[in-house]
Amino acid sequence: MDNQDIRKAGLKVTLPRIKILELLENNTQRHVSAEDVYKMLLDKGEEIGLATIYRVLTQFETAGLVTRHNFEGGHAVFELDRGGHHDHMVCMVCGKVEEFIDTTIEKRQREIAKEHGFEMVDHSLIIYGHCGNPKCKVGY
Amino acid sequence: MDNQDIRKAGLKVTLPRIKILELLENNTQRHVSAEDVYKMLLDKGEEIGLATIYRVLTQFETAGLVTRHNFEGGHAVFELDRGGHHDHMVCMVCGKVEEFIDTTIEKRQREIAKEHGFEMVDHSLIIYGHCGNPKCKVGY
DNA sequence: ACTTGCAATGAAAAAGATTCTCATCATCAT
DNA sequence: ATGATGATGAGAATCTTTTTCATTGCAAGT
Ligand SMILES: [Mn+2]
Ligand SMILES: [Mn+2]
Ligand SMILES: [Zn+2]
Ligand SMILES: [Zn+2]
Repeated sequence: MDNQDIRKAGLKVTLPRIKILELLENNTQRHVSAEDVYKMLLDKGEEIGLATIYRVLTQFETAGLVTRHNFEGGHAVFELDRGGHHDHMVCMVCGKVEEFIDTTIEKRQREIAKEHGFEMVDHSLIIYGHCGNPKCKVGY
Repeated sequence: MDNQDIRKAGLKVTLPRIKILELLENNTQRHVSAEDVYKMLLDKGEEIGLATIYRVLTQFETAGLVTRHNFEGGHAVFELDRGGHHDHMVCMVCGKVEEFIDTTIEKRQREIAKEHGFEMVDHSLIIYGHCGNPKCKVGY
């Protein structure tokens, strides 16, 4: 994942794009909002306008470099497209996100779409619950 | 689904609440946004403030009368809780929504959550694609 | 039916997320 | 190096949803 990926997407290789891509690549939190990216870059001394963050993230999404998720909470989160597709599990208390992939579910989805005359293009499976952290369990 | 359901939720039986519940019950389109509800009621001559629509829908959700979905598009959609849980398939062209339920997927989700130490509270599975309508197929 | 407390409503303002506008600036093919 | 074109930043605008607050209406008790 480097500047060539930006170029291959038909986009000019600019400092904002390089910095945003680097952050998505190196940040410990894989799933970040546009606001998150903005603030994290600010913390690193990179003053990139929020409008640019939104623009670039959308361009990266179109280029297939980044995936956008509509978790609960009223704002989108983005993640760098590494390996391949996967689904998510979100802790309703601490916000922790775990990733998983299940071939049984993936297969059934394709079958179900077909049964309904749909051509599946994409899908979103999110499990909401309480993660393993004791503080996130009910009654804590 | 009647006024008693509103009362049982600990809410006063008011005209806005009755009208919103009636609309959710009788409307052909099961999945509607707050704005949709607002406009549809206006068309019927019921002038209920948009803020009230949002408030009441959220209250109905809390009471378990209504479910909120975060489909793509930047706004939430609501549906009356009839039978039980089900998942959704959304046409990316015409917006048509089909409902389905699959026990294999439901079971695997519970297993996967457990494998990751999560207590599953809820989940959201949405298949995006092109519906059976020829006009919604690629290359039309 | 009459009172009355407290919840509910409408209108407008506010808030939060995202997009758009436009003047200025940077990239890159030539 | 130059110039065409795309990219950026700042702020305005838009869209969705929530909040505020003065007014109204339900419903419990008389
Ligand atoms: Mn992920
Ligand atoms: Mn449904
Ligand atoms: Zn947690
Ligand atoms: Zn369609």
